[in-house]
Amino acid sequence: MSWMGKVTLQSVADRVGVSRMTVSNAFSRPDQLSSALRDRILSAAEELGYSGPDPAARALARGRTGSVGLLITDRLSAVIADALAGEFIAAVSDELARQGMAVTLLAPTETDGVVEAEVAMDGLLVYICGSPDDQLAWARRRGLPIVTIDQRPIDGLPSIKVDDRTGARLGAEHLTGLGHRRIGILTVAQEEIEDRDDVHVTAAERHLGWHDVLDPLGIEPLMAEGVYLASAPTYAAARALLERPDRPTGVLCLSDAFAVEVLHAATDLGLGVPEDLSVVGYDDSRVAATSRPPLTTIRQDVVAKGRLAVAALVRAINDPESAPPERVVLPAELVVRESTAPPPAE
Amino acid sequence: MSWMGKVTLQSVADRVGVSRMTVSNAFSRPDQLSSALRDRILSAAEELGYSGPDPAARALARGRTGSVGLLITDRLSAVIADALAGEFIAAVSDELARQGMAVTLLAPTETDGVVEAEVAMDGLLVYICGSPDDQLAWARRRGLPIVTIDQRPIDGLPSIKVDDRTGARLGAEHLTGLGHRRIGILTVAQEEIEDRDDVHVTAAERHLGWHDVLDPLGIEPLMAEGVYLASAPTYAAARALLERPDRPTGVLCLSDAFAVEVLHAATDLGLGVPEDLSVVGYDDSRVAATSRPPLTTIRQDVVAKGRLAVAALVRAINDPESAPPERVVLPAELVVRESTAPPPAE
DNA sequence: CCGGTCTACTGTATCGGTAAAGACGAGAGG
DNA sequence: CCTCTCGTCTTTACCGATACAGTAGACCGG
Repeated sequence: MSWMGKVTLQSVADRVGVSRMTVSNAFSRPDQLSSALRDRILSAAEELGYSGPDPAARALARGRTGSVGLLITDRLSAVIADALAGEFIAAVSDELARQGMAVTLLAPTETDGVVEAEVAMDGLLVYICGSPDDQLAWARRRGLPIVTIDQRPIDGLPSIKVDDRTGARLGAEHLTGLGHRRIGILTVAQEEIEDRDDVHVTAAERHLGWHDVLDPLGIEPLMAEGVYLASAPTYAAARALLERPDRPTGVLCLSDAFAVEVLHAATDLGLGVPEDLSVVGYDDSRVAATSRPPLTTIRQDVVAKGRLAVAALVRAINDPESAPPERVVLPAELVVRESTAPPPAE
Repeated sequence: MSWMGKVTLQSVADRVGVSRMTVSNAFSRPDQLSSALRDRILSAAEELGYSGPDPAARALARGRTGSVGLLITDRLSAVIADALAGEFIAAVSDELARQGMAVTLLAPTETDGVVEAEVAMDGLLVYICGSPDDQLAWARRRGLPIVTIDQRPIDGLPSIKVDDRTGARLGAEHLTGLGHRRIGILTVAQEEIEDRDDVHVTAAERHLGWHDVLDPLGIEPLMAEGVYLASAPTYAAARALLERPDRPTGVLCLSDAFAVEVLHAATDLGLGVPEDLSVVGYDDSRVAATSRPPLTTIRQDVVAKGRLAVAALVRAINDPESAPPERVVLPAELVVRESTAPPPAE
């Protein structure tokens, strides 16, 4: 490998005695030249240590970088720790890889809340984002195609989300269907829901779903407030809930992680699940299947969510003038495991 | 916002009546022009809807893209599901953000095992990678700075890793120090370790660490084989281990996830932890603190790992001819929680 | 009044490719 | 034999910036 200066398309062209464009074609459009010449070019390239067209230059010339941004304005470490978010990111990455693209993580620094990407990209996936309007200003000005996921839909932009309201309804119906009437709900603080319209759109919708079922039955749920991604305070809330004199016989939780805290609290209080207490999680994340007992929960198809988001974005990238932006709402599904049963006889 | 054609540096320059270069400076090197002119330029830009220099063009001109690749050749979803990997990715992203850069995830498609990034980047972090030599060929030819993390060090490349051998030793010493003599080990299949020199460098080193302690004491550990990221078979292995007539009084596990399966198996067999059985995890991942009982485990500083990896890479990017590549080995630390105690009296 | 040093801009030459249309010889069809 | 079409390259014209080396006027001491 000769290591004298940068090896460019031109140097290969000179070596073989053809035009630069022909070398470009040899790499990018094999059908544009005879295979004999192509082979000569390729082996000359090999010999010179040329490693294919420079992606940066290609990006400028083609107007395509081959990567899309994934915007997450919450603390990334916290978000990734959430099993579901991790799976989503993975799904997005997989699907993009299939299209020869890659995903670039866009997270704010601690100091500065707004992400202003200095990085080239073809489009933007908005996944978990506090105040989209501020955050997205730069992207819109730049004319970047945008797709939002699990966000309150934004006018003119495609949006992919899950039917959380119906999902919550399924959980509540399951519990009431088993005969439960004293029902607890472990969720996040109400004010947090109102403050931010990002992740907690989700929380808000689940709320609505639970009430859709409980209200008509005249059931007033016993509320408890956990903290997103914080184990200790959530455990405390769960325990307090179970120590009430009017202890619920069933608990609906905002997430599987919350549900696990309820399981722990129950164990610590000597309550059997599901004999004494039924617990319903949400998300069907990894812990749901491996907890003791395995959790009844609500599942969503994260992989499909990722796939659809990428598909929508790619469409928007390839054909900016295309059809009106989609609004996809994915279904949620009840997964019954062993954490729920009819309430104990009084 | 006038939406007629692309707004480029030139158009702003024409509008204000200065050279293109001056506009460029207005954005990238404010000290190169009078602030009066700069303000005029900025407001003209605003007016025209110019959103700052095009990152792709800038990347070509500057020779810097502002993003680095993170290579992970395992199934990304599986890797991210591993809490520790997720935290590492987050740490890397955070640290890069602090430097105005971003991370691009590089994962192989299912079909084709080799990642050949068509995406521009300034350097490469190699995190979890089966056969680095094949995988890295393109990157090396392209002259990309590379840093490996938790990999067998590669000649000439900086490497960041954790002292897994010592970590494992700490766990083993803890157990033997408490008086345990019948010790089980729950790890992955030995052949898997030998097959691949990526993640399982880790497993291999932990192995060595355990034996460093057990061998001199003449303790022959009872081996059980779990499966990475698979709950059911790991549970089965754990259970089989605990059902042996010569049931161990303490178990050393390859990971916290493995340890949790041991806890479950113990519970299901009516064994109390730590009275009847001590369990040591590894990694101090989220589950370690929230499991019942909380796990004694080995902690590593993932955030530091990410930070150091980024620092090393950035150094290599900025100064390719710099000092000899570093070999950083981070310490591991024993975290004692409630899953370990002296063995029960015989 | 002149050289010297600043400050504030401008000019020119890339950066390393790609798209689209042009040129040119060869075989096909009339 | 002449034109037409094809398959193969080549030409020309960008893509949208930045680096670096000027250059012109301002200020300054002698």
